[in-house]
Amino acid sequence: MSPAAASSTIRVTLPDGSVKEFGGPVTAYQVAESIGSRLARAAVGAKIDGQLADLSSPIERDCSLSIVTPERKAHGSESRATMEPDPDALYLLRHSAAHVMAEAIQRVVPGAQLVYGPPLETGFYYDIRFPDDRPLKEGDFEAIEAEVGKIVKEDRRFTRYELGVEEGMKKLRAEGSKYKVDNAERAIAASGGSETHGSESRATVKLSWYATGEPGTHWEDLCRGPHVPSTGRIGAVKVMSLASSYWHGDETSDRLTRVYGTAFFSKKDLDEHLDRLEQAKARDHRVLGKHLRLFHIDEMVGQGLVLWTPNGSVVRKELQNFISEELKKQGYTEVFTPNIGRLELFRTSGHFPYYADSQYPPVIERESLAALASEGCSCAQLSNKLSTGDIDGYLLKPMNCPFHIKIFDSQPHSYRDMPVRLAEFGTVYRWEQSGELNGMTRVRGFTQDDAHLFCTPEQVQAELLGCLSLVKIIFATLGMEDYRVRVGLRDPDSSKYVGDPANWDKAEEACRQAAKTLGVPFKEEPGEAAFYGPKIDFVVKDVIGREWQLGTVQVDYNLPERFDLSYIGPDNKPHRPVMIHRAPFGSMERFCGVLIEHFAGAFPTWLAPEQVRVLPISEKTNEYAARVVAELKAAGVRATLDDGNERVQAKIKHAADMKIPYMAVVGPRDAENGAVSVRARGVQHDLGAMALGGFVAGVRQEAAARLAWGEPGTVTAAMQVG
RNA sequence: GCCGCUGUAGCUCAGUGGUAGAGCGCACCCUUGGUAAGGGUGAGGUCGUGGGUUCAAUCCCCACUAGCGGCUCCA
Repeated sequence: MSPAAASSTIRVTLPDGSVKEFGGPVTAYQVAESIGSRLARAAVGAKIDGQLADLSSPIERDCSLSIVTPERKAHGSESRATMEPDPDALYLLRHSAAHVMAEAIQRVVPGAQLVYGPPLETGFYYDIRFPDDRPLKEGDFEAIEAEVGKIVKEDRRFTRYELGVEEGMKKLRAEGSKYKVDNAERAIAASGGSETHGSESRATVKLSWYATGEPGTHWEDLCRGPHVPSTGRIGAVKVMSLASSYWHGDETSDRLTRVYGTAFFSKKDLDEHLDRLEQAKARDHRVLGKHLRLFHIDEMVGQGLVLWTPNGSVVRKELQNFISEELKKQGYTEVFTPNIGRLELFRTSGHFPYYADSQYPPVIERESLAALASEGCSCAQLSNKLSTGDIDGYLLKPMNCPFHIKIFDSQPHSYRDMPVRLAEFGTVYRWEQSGELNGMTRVRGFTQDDAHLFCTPEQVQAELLGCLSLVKIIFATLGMEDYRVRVGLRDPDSSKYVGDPANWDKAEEACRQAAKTLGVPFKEEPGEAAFYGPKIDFVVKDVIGREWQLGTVQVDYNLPERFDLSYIGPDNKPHRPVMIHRAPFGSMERFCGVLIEHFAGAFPTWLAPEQVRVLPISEKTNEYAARVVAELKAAGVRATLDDGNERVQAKIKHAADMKIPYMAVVGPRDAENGAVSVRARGVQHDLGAMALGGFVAGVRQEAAARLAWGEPGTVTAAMQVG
């Protein structure tokens, strides 16, 4: 169709495939009205040719259009009319709420300069530069929310207007906010024009503003949009928290205050959201770790250094046993190496001094230290001497690989011995920034379920697959399905990577191929590689949505080079092996932390620190209860006795609080029959009596088979069916 | 490291310019009770650390320290 012909009739295709014709330009709102007045009232925006837009957007040519309303039909339930929040609607809402919050903040703190305020998955934020003598405090939230309430109540229209580049930039410069000038420049650059290279496109590029009300009268902000029609559509806004951020994420640039908020169409939705956050907190591994006595971090021991208490140690040990069994099947051999090593080792590997900032400072020999002190050596000189090798010292190991390399290199290898697979639960230490530490998920000392595979170039692909299958076995056994796979490649613009680009290409291709055969979707991410090679990472989310890298598999052509490793090939000549680094759990600390949240502390029987608690009804059956416990223990079941001076009801409550899989209630009736009355975690009633021998065998088998909680074959499942 | 918030009994948390309180837990006593908290009594705190203001500081101010939420970083 020619543009000329299009000028009269406009055809709008709706989501159901029907077509509406209009005699001339219309707005999205008018289209909605033509469909139905209820729809028009509910509408908060439109999607025009897949692009989210204002309801007031003019439609001047044929297009497809859908009206965005707060709720939409839930996926996969064609027949029933269940509704769920529409993500596009929430996007519009939160983007709009960010504007309203910013206006409110500027009322509360005059002189606050706005920088950038995008919507997020669960809310929005606005980066703001506050006057140095008037930082924003949490105590200001109430006043801000009150102002937000007023603006919402006034129900002012979001009014868009556009200016050409010249005029727009003039306006922004006159207003004197370098942040908004910068935003505009970026917007212009992104849309093809640029201030410095004036071009044809630049003349057509427009900058847009949104006034909350009348331009010139009411508050306004440079913004691409789109927004909901008016502030009255914003149901409930809450200012959530404050954080510091950097302009453009650059730590040498201006420090800004990031104000987080969230918004929903109704107060009820907001309350539900806050409720969900509250529930998430209850399964936070730091909360559960304390409550279930799984681990302890002590100020006197040091930041980020985890003390594994007896309960947590059981979980860890079971996981280690599990993986050790898998390693045996896959032909690994286990090794042990020390926690420190000479600087020379890490100079060769490249970890020192390039990563000196993220390591604990070196340990220096007594004599060297005394000599340097008597010379009056400064810190800077000392640091210099350590890097150059003028003096030697030891480093708490940041990685296990150099040690495994020296084990490999301690004897000659033939291609016939390859691959050599060395595994170790190796503890490493890294100086993470204090603000980064987080429970067990980000720590300064942690144990990797590490292994290094030394193989021939031909073996790389097969070994990579072996590693990936190991990760899959682990995730499947633990029922962890909610993870994503990331192939970390090098960032072409960065200089932090070491080694030959040709080898990098080979390694990246090998990872890509291996990831493809994994059978799960993956994403390639440049810049996420290790400094020595590309990697395949398994990333999971914690209860509050933060992502953590767990399992990792990395290809490395670099370290074999640095350590001049070789094996003798079929041609009787030395060849360079390739290394694969892999840690399917990542680290025991992080993995257990994530696992605690995954299970909300309710571990499957094989992992549970306490598997069975025996609860005598009264003192009269204490003796029988003790025999039950002894029998369970003899069978290798982790069982305890609660012979406290309480009623069973209280004992049940306490056992449930500790999320113990099974309770064995025993009274005179059970004692007489040699039975136990079984109660399973999460089941609100007694499952009935069971012969003691059968119960012991059942729990033992359930644990030995590493069954998931309640799956066929467990005691719970058997008793509920029978 | 940066910004904000927080630090009071083993745990969760109230509270106050005149050296502290609850619930749970713990100890002891009564109770011997068949499936999600029986009753009583009691012990337990240099109010994160160090300075300052004050007649007087757990409370106000400053610094430090640790935790939390983010930012940056993450071999």
